[in-house]
Amino acid sequence: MNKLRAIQLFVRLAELGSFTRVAEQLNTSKSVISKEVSRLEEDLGVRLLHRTTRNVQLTHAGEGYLQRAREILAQLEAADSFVQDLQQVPRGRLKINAPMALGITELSRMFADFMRAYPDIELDIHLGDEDVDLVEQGFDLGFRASSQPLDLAYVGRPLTRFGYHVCAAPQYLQQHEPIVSVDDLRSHNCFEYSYFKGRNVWPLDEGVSIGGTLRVNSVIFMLSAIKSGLGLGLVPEFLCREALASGELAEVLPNARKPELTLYALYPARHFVPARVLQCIDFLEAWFLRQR
Amino acid sequence: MNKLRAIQLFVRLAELGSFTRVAEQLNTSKSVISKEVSRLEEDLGVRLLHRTTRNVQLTHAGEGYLQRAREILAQLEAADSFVQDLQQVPRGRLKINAPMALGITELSRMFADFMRAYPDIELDIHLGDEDVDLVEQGFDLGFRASSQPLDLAYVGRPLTRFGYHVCAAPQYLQQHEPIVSVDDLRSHNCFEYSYFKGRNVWPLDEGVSIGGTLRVNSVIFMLSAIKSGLGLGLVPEFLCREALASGELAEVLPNARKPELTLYALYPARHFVPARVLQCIDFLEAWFLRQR
DNA sequence: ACGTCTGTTTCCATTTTGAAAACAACTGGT
DNA sequence: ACCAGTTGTTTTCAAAATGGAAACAGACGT
Repeated sequence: MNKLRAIQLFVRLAELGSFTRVAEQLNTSKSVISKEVSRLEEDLGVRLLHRTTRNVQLTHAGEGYLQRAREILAQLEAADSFVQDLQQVPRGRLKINAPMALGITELSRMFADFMRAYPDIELDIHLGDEDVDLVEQGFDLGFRASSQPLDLAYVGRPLTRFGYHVCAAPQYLQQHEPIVSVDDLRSHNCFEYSYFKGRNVWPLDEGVSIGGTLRVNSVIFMLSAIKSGLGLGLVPEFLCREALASGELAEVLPNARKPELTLYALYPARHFVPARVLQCIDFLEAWFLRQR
Repeated sequence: MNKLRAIQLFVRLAELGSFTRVAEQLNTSKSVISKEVSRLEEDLGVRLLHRTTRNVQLTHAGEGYLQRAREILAQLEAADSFVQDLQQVPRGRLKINAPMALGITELSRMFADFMRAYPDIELDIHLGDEDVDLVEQGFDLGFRASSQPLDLAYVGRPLTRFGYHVCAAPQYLQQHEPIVSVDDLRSHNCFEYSYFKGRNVWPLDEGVSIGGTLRVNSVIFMLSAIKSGLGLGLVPEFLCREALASGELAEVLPNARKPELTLYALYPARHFVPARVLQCIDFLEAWFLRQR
């Protein structure tokens, strides 16, 4: 017995109230309907319909089964559509949260590629470094850099790892005392990032308390200040990579031990994750892998 | 393809991660598993699993389908159990609301039979004539006598019909003026039932305003007062049948037009009605039919 | 490079299926 | 009261699908 088809036939039979009409509607013989429904009843060990020669009516068991069968069939159809839609070009809106600095640099290039690959997806990107609750604010996706695994209510996919560099403008280094050990930083103008969890302690080797004339909640702003030769900063690799390569900035204490962070893509651990979110994450993983 | 079995195999496969192990567990050959899952994928038009020679892993589509498939299978199982449990001896508790007078007479005999037939069902019977909200108070079943169809949020099954009689004790009739027309009632001591919707107008022929020295919210109480020869009452048939037959009471105005009420069994129109409620209603219908 | 373990495919006997026809049961009209 | 017309069930048998064994192909570990 094909139970699923038997159930479908039973539902149709309950709707049309006639074996003959079901057979006609499905272009098959009534013997098929009769046999299959009988087999279903046999399988259940329960009579679902009272048959007379004139009409077919549901038993109480049949009524209960009908309701449930309808729901099951609807869900099956939904499940089928789900996987089939996944094959389609995804469409719809993706609301995304990302740290400012990252969003301006790496992610802007990444999302440019993404938009080219999925022209039917609308992006709604919110850059900011404050802690936000993804679910509460209705975000489909968020980016977080962290050393430890992660929060709990979210699924996190590691995308890439990056380090930090202590950077300064060559001009600043010329005009100030040389920096050869971590402790030398104490007497320099070290900029502080407001949201940095260590506050005024930079995690170099065993850690060093720093101080300076700038405290700002934007690493981008800090970077311009550094480029202007005003002081030193602990800057994420992806932000200073270019400036270091071009000589616009110089690295200080390249051999000091510095933290490494992992960039995660986070999405709410909902019951059913929308197809376009899964597609997007696949794209993210592939993209960062390609960047290596 | 037997889609249902294919889905079951797919779920098992996702759990065990190996075609071979699924085949072993089900005492079948791996070719069956392979073929059936392939057919499912073909039917969906989607690849559910990545196969390598070393292991089997879900695609994203597969992950989504797996979640949904699990739910569907669980629901199917629940549906099957539902109809099968319906065949079993019902058990559990039934909370029932009924009018006081009816509960004391007809229903007490009915439920005695019911309890004998279904010894595993616990009855929690609340008799009272106040309007109660079945759902709010957690009743599985209620009884209402009414002339019109019914409320809306409930499913109602008509059980039986019954009429009313104007009754008095022979002693009362001897000691008072004879009653030959409906209007004669105006000068008699007519008892009033508090919950009666017509209040002090008895629905005899075109209706007649009555008055008397007793107004009570229990027809049983009223009946004893009538039996004591204190006055007249409009009494439901099922309450006075015995007393009329034995001569303890006499009927007045037997030919006046009186209302006929239908007794309904009501149950909340919930999504899924518990099996024992349906069983009970079946019993009710059969019982009242037998009483005819 | 080989052996071994994976999943897939092929082959064919077996089982299951399905349409048509015969059948049985009941209804409704006359 | 009967008969004709429908209804669902059963039978029949050819066609289709299924399932197990074995051959096959690919990937990993040694």
